[in-house]
Amino acid sequence: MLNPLRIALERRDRLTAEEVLVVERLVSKPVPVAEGADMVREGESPLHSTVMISGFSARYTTFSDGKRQISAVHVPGDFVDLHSLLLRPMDHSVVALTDCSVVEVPHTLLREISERHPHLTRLLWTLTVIDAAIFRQWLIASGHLPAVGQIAHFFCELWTRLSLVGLTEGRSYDLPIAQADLGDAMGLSAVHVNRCMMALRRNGLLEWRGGRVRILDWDGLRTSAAFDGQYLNLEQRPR
Amino acid sequence: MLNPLRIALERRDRLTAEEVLVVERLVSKPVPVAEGADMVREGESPLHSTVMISGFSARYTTFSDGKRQISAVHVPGDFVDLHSLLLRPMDHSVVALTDCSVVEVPHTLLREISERHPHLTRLLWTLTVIDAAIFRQWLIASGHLPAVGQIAHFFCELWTRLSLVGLTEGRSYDLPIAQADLGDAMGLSAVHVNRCMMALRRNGLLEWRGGRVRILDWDGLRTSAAFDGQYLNLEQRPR
DNA sequence: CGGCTCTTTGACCTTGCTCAATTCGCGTGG
DNA sequence: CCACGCGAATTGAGCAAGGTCAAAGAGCCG
Repeated sequence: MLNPLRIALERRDRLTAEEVLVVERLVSKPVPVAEGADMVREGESPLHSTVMISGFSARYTTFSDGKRQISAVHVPGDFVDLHSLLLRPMDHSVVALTDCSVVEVPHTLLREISERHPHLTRLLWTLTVIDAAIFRQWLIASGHLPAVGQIAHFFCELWTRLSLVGLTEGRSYDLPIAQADLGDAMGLSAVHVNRCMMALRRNGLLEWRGGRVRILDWDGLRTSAAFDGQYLNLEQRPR
Repeated sequence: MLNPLRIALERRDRLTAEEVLVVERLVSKPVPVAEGADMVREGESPLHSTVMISGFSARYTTFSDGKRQISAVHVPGDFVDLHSLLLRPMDHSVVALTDCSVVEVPHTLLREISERHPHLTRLLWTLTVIDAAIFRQWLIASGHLPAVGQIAHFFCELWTRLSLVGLTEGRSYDLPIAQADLGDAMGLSAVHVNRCMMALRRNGLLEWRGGRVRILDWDGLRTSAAFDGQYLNLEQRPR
């Protein structure tokens, strides 16, 4: 399988042959991370940034009352903590929502790129600002959409991000996580997530059983979520 | 008054004499923007990025139902759309919440910096990832805190960000915007914001009248918001 | 004084939460 | 092949935070 980081970058801009070499060198042998294990922990100052190769992970914060808030979900090709190159210490943890494999890219290498490869640096920078755009959309959704809409938005976004790295088949994709995880991400209770999922199913928009998502009515789903994938910047252009 | 962008950068890392020169050249003569005017508009692809010199502005999206969701509030020293160097078109607008003055920095200049000044580039990059960290905190607050806590968090964050550029006096600062604006930012109705403000006042945590915020009990406010300013990365260190 | 915008208040309604009990899916050991 | 165990999905009932609508004060400027 093609290096998903390279796919993510090339989807945003053309890479020179030299840049391809550099990117391929970044992504060395994958390391497995078991479901439920933290790959980065709040308060640490990692010396590398982590790229997802397979599986799903999530950034989260835990509170004194034991609740967990997920602020981002990561799919293959995502840097889960590229910002740790610049910000220290981590203000949140990252957990493997499923069994994952990841590659750890030393900060020394990334810093070297930032010294020697301005264009590639801008592309890495672009990945972080796309991350920010996703946060913004979640924020907007959480402020203005009812729960069903928020959830619909999540499924639309995830389909789009997964299709980028070839992990969709038609309008379906695997998402082997629990409804409660989704609740932690949307700031909703597990019970309410369940009720929303039933509503989506009842309205023929979406099914999610056995860890598999099937979008039955893309336009309906998109509309109910006011989803427009433009913020993901999937166009290849000079950056 | 000292160039607030320079303050923001030097607060994160030491600048060389040459970098100071470059930064000072970036910030040329300020342009006024009247309250209520858009300084950047959704759908556009600006050829410059905008730095706040004075006043408050906000990134927002408007919906078909006429509601407005604010996803960020900007203070002097903030780049309101540094990411527009890399992402196009804008997926949101930016409005002046008060009369503002801003400086427009041509993308050509920024791109030149990214080619020639790796360290300065990393610092600009840092500003955008701090932006993202702020989004993350808002997301976390909105998912897990009740309305009063969210609002308290906002006032704590704003105090911290304003003190960075010298716009606080003790625990007070000017914030001449309407409660409804705050509601748009927190995803709350204006009525509910009002009730929360009264609760904060009643509990002796905070006053906000005549456009002036007075934090009466910083520790109490901080606690009710679970606020920890670390995510703003106000330490000067090599980046 | 008049007009405007912003804040405050009251009454009532809706969304989503909590707690607690079932039920389902599925892998495991007998 | 079947009973058992366990996590996850469902369901029900009652509650609470926050929304809506509408009206009444306050503050400020001309």
